[in-house]
Amino acid sequence: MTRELTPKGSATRQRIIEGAAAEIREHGVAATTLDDVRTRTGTSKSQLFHYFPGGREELLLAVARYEAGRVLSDQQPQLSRLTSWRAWEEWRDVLIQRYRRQAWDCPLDAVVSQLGRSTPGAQAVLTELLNRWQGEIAAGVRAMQEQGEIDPGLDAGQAAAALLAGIQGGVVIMLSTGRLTHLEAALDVAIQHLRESRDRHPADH
Amino acid sequence: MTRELTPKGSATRQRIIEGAAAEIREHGVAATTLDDVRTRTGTSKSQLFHYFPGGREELLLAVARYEAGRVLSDQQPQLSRLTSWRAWEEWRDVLIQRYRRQAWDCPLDAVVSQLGRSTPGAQAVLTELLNRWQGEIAAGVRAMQEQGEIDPGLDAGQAAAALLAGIQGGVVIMLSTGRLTHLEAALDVAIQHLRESRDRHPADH
DNA sequence: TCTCGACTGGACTTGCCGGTCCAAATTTAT
DNA sequence: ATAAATTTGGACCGGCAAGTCCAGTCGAGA
Repeated sequence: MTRELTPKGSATRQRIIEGAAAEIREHGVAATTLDDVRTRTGTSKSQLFHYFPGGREELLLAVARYEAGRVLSDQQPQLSRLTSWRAWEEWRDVLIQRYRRQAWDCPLDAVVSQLGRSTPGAQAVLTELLNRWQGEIAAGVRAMQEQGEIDPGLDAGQAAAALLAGIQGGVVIMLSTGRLTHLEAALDVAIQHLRESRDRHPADH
Repeated sequence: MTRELTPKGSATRQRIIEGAAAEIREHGVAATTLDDVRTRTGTSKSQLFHYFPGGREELLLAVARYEAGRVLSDQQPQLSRLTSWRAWEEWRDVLIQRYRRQAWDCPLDAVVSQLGRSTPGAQAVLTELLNRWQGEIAAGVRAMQEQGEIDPGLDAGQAAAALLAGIQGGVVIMLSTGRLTHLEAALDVAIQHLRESRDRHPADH
């Protein structure tokens, strides 16, 4: 089961994954055939099945993993350092800029709407991604609470869940309508809500 | 071009649309073949192409329209009467209950993630749906502003956009992870934000 | 009752796509 | 050097699904 790959082999394998990911981002999972991937990556049928014995399904799972990784790394280093309002704003801007420049090239959508539905394996990858992401946001909320910048009575997990849902929905809406307004609104309203929580409950405990 | 349908004919046509919609909700667009629809609705190939000369694509568009209608009607009458906090809470509960009971049977996901991407026509249907939906929410916000229950300085359009994004993302996350928490969090946080806006800016103008 | 057009049934065609197979080339290890 | 293993090329197969076609049925109006 433990296939041994030479450097050349694993390079080819990686090339296939990245080519497939790009193809899927551009045309969607359903419209992406193995021949498309083959042509794009300059490989042959046998190579695809050599590196992914499980065929199309195994390749899609690998792509899901790859794209899930990109979703988070695209937001770094801002995402893991949400320890000041300035950092929050920068993170917000990173997200917005990312989609303003290249709305089409969206690993998040690829993994959520396209791949996440297909197999239990991909679903697990997606769940793991969401958990990690939400955890990072919640950590940022707690960091601000410790600094007294956010109402300590606020539920960090719930706030993070709501924010994540807003981002998710904003991206989905953007991909359907081409408008960034919902993503911006979701981020701005959520962050504003966090900032103002202190004013509502100034010194609760 | 103007086909004339007898009552029997239009009944068959409607049966096909509803059967296709159900099939798509259960198995997804990609996995739904015309033969599946045929079997489920007890029709023949020629009937499908008789009522939908454009073939699969035209059928999918009709399904998108049908499902888009359901998304809004499922939230009525609460959605169009958001004129008290009690009404807002009831609307929230309608949404949550809807998905708690039948998460799988989700016209919203069908139209957004499954159909909305396929053709420009379906995309237009989806955009129209989102506009209408957001408009209803915004109207509710303004109604509350007029009653002095929400800070009049708050941007109703932005608040509605953020809320819509949250719902959208909450549903998408639910369909991937099976957990309702994000949808609940998005709704609760957003409504709480609206309720507390008055406390932050008690008598601004 | 007759006729015309709407409606229905299902066989058939066509093309595509995932997957298999085998043989050749290339690399690695001894 | 040479054997073993990895990597590569591409022809081929089988099935499936969209779409076509034509023959037959049904129903309403003259």
